[in-house]
Amino acid sequence: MEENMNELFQDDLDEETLFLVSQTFKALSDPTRIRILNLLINKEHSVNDIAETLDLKQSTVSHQLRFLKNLRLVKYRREGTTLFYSQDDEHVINMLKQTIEHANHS
Amino acid sequence: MEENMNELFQDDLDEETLFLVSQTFKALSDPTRIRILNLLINKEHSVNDIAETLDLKQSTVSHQLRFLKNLRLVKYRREGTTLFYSQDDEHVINMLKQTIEHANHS
DNA sequence: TTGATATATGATTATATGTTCATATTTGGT
DNA sequence: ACCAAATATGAACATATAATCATATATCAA
Repeated sequence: MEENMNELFQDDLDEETLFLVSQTFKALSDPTRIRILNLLINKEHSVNDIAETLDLKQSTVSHQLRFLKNLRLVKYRREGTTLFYSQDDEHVINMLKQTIEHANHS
Repeated sequence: MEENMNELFQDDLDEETLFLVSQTFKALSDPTRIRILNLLINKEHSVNDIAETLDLKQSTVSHQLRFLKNLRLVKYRREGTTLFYSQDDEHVINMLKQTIEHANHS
């Protein structure tokens, strides 16, 4: 009841919601991050693996993974010196899948 | 069959898809555009109306509406000198709604 | 503990983005 | 034709962002 007052009685969003929503979509607004997340839809990949598959610098991939990690959109598992990254937000991944589908049909 | 080869046989997205997807999410990655689209979820609004309701400059609203119009996320209807803008992409609006919900529950 | 491999980090640079101001354009009324 | 109201536009500016280079850190094996 109380949690819906916002949507029911005012036309604007509070700052916190606005920040969360914009950050989420910002994560999906960059081609490099989209390619990385798209790769992680199916299975986990190491940093170097991602870099090689997508023809990106290791540093670029690492920076973007940090970004995605901060938003908890990816997680990793360590095996020796290798880190295997995987998707960690079903909601976001589903939106990405949907939108890729949507784009391919237009 | 042919349209699915992409997803089935390669891990990367073609440039056109990548561009479309990133543009779509970019539209939703800015707080001002989110607020405008959120306002347009329920009903149409004039430019001045949007500016007043959200406490934004008329110019800012106009620029952002042009951005959203180019992506066909909004449309307008003229009445005299007044333009009434409304939402024009169910898919995108649904993602926005979903994500706002998601953010409010966290 | 030294070397090799994998990844992370910080600084820098170039580009993209959002807002603002001033002004132009469009429309309808007089 | 002129005015007022609503909206659009272009230039300028400040800030944000992404990629890159050089280097640091971490882990493991010998």
